[in-house]
Amino acid sequence: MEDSLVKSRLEKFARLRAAGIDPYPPRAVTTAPIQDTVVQFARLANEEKSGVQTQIAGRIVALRRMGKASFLDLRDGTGKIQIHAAADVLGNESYSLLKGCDIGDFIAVTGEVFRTKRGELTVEIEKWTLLSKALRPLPEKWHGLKDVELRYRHRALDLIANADVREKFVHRSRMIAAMRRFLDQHGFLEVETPIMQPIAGGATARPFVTHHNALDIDLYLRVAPELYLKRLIIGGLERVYELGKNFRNEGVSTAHNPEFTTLEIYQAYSDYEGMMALAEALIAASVHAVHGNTVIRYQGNEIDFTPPWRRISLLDAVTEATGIDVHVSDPARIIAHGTEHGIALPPALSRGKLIEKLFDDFVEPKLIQPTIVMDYPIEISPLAKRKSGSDDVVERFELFIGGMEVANAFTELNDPLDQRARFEAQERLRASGDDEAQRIDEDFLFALEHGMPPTGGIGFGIDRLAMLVTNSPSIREVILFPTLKIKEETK
RNA sequence: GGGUCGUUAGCUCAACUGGCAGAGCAACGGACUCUUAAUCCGUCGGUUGCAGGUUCGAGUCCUGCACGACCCA
Repeated sequence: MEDSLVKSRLEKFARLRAAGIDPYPPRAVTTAPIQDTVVQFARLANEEKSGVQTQIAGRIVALRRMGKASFLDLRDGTGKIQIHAAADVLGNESYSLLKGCDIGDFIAVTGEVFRTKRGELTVEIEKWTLLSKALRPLPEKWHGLKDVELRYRHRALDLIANADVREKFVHRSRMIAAMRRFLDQHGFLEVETPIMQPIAGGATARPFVTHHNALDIDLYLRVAPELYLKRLIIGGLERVYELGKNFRNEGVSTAHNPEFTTLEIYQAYSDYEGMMALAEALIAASVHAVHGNTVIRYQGNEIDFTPPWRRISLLDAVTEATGIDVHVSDPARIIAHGTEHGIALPPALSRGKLIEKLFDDFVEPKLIQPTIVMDYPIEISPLAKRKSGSDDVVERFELFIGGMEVANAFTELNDPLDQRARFEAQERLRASGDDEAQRIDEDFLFALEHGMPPTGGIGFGIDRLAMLVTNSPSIREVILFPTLKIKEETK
């Protein structure tokens, strides 16, 4: 707080205070949204005076002083309007006090609405009050705040300076509101389940650990709410959803943030086919709520969300894209086929992981249009029900859009004996060094042993959907405060 | 974890093969009652991310570190 820019503002601050003005008054006078005035007088002719007084408040975003008169641009959450302050209207004393105001300050004004010669709707102020003084300058008006690091570290400034950033977060919010609306209309109950869990289950991922002092136990930040939501299905809450944060202790990328938002939905008496239909309807409605259309542009591609979406089997998709026949059961043969096709594969992986890797490398990036990839290997899907008549395939699908995974869904495994066996298989993987493998959750099994109806479940990556809806190339553009390393010196 | 690129005034950016660190905006002082990226005159503002090294001389070259972006694993 020592540089000269702050110093000059502190001097003005002192001058205003000396004149009896409180730079941070407890409340604002009643004002109307700026956009109301803009709309109301849209038809006012040039140089015409409305004869109507308006009372508005906002932040000073531009200041053009011309001696005994000044123009200011005032902005609130709804819009922007020009203010004219003239010494002969305002009085010399009030006008000269206005010189204590800077770009960034909040003021309330009262005055008559008119339109200038050049056609700008303007308020000729007769009275103004300071609402809040800014002690630091705003980012530069024309170029704004471009430095991405500053934008992420100081999101408040980013939102002030960059209208498109603000719009992205408005769109994200509208998308989420539409999802809630849709689910509420379809009889789903919004619930909240533990974020701190004794066992981090429900997904294959490394968790964050924390410690509860009074109980003296370690707790994990959830990697998924899944196992708790299924307990609710068991308990008779037959349609539930939870929208909230998950935490995975892994690297950051343009598609990954350590804390991220998911929407998980469970519906009793449904299955993965039901979840496909739900996903189509829900996502199409959400995209439509934001853009008034189910066709949008994303990073140079046109994406059409209109249902129904393309459906392909995982094994067919991989085989088709790589030429490697992955329908065979022996992982060694998949690796051998890979070698024949010039694709090197790590030898230690299970068949499921090999297929997943081939899919990630050769198929996923190409899935721009909404695509449902279905029927996954059992060993990488420990919570999904076996496809009837199959030993090694489960009723699971993932949804890909814009080359990204945006949803994962199953017919939920409700056979407690099979579920126990799957957990045990995961524990064996863990014992052999896979620290992402899942744990046996006895409490969940206990609940499951009391009977769970056939159920369909799905989890959406909300941040990635927000990327699509806001045409953002990085997940950090749609998370208000993305995870960054700490920098000691905050400028 | 690896690679590439970046970090210069509050903000946006310059500074050629190493040779006096600059501009616009913002700020400050002055002129100015229809401006709107206001205009005009003047002024202030720098640990060039940090720490070393090479050199007569480093924003520029070298090494390490920090933070960020992108790509890869």
